[in-house]
Amino acid sequence: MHGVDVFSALANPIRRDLLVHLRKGPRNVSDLASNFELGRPAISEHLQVLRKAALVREEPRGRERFYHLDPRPLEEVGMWLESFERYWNRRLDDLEVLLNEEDAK
Amino acid sequence: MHGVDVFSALANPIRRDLLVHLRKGPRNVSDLASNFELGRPAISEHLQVLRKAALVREEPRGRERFYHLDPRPLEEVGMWLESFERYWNRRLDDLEVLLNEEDAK
DNA sequence: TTGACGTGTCGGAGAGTTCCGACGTATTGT
DNA sequence: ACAATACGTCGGAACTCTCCGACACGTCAA
Repeated sequence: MHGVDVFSALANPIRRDLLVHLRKGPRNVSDLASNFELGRPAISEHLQVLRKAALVREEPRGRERFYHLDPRPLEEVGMWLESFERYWNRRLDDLEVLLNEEDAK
Repeated sequence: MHGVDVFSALANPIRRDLLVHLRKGPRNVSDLASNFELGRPAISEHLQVLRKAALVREEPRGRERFYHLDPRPLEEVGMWLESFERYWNRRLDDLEVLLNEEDAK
């Protein structure tokens, strides 16, 4: 029920890989699990985390469950990241200032 | 010595806030800690994680240590995120397809 | 109906995270 | 020299994460 922080959801490399695999289209659990050296319960639990973070949506189809990618929550990460973009170039000036200070000693 | 995954470093909200505070310029540890309801050792340990992820750089100045923001590793996150950007709009089509499939039953 | 399949979830083991108080060390001011 | 300051780090407590085997449940095929 209670949601999961998107950043926390992305902290695990397997969960990131799961999202990458889901870019190719909806997949069921066994299909996804076959890409990892990991038991199926583990994958199922990772999918639960992604679901709580609203990064995937599940579509039951018969006895299988197809998971769909929902990239919307990634926008939050993107926006947070954008607030740092202006510091991309500024960093070099910053380093320069520091080096000059050290040279001045 | 051994590095830390950038995604893992960003998983903690306090570490993200630390980076936000450092956007205003270099800060020493006590100054940073005063912004949080958290002991100084905890902040120091969070800064260590950020340092292992190369997101901050430390500049010792007398008995203080000024931490500088280094946004370079964020580029990795940005690139990973960009590979999902084309799915921002596609998601709607995806939903449409799904709804059509369900209507067809 | 019976059995195989696809999946979720629980109990628990092991590892990692987060935080604190306490201590050690280097630097500064008196 | 002495005390205060700024900081790192250690030991440990509490909690969370990650994974697995085992089990339960619904679905499909024969």
